[in-house]
Amino acid sequence: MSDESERPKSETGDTTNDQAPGWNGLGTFIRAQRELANLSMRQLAEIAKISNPYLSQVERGLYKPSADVLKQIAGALHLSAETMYVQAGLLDDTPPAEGDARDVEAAIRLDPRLTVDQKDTIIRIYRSFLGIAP
Amino acid sequence: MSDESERPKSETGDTTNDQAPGWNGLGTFIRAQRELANLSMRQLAEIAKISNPYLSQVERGLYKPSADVLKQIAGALHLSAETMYVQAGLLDDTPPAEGDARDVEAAIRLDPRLTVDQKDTIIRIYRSFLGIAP
DNA sequence: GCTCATCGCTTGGTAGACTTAGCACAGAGA
DNA sequence: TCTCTGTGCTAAGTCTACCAAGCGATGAGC
Repeated sequence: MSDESERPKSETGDTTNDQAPGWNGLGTFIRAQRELANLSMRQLAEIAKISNPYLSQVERGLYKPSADVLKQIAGALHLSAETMYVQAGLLDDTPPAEGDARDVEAAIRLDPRLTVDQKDTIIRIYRSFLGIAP
Repeated sequence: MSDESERPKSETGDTTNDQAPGWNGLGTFIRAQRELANLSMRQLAEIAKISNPYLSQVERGLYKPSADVLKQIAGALHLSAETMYVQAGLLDDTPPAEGDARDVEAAIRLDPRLTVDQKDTIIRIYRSFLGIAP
């Protein structure tokens, strides 16, 4: 596990330093989603039909996965391919114009498994993080 | 050498050189769009910042371009990246598919105004409400 | 103590995405 | 005629996305 070092090590040569903005967060995003789903690397790799060492490299930002691999990882994490592509910088933004932050609140409101109070609580926390007055 | 370079590929669906499912039409699509825009291979390759021989291979279905290249070609042809991804089989042509509860987490993750820690916090609360162990 | 299982990661290697150089053919002047 | 210039394609090479095998660390059970 180790700490949350931004720079792990591996200053070997150089290879691809920084290719695209927003793709450095892709590995972090995948790892976060994987841990939120309580999946080990091997489990996720098995479901996504990729090798676990490669998943390790991807999560640490050493390699840029192809769209096909991104699609499989997205499916294994129950995310849409669009979500993954946006994270990878392959798609710009989501089509819905009225989207923005409304999407978070709308998604919360639409979740049938939450009670109204729970929805209010989450949205209140969300707005407080954004600095929006309730 | 035998002059085998017939302009229009036999659109008769001849599957002799069928390589991957769903994307023997990608090269044909790109070539059609290029000729529709009155661009030569070198011109399009120049705009899309790829080499012209590679564009030739792509148009004839010999190689599968990466999503990054697809995005650049789409931009050079004044098409949306989604259109190209759909043609390449990387996306389904049904972008909006909301309604799943997991979209809450995706929406939170995609909000650019939240820090990673804030996203983790909200998602943990959300998941705790759903009765899912951290 | 000693296994055994599982975790993430490193190593070495292969295939294909992609490039730079060059070929063959066709049309437009001189 | 013979050069140009432009078209698309071939050949040979480089780079990297991706895989199989194996390593060190950690925790549970004997």
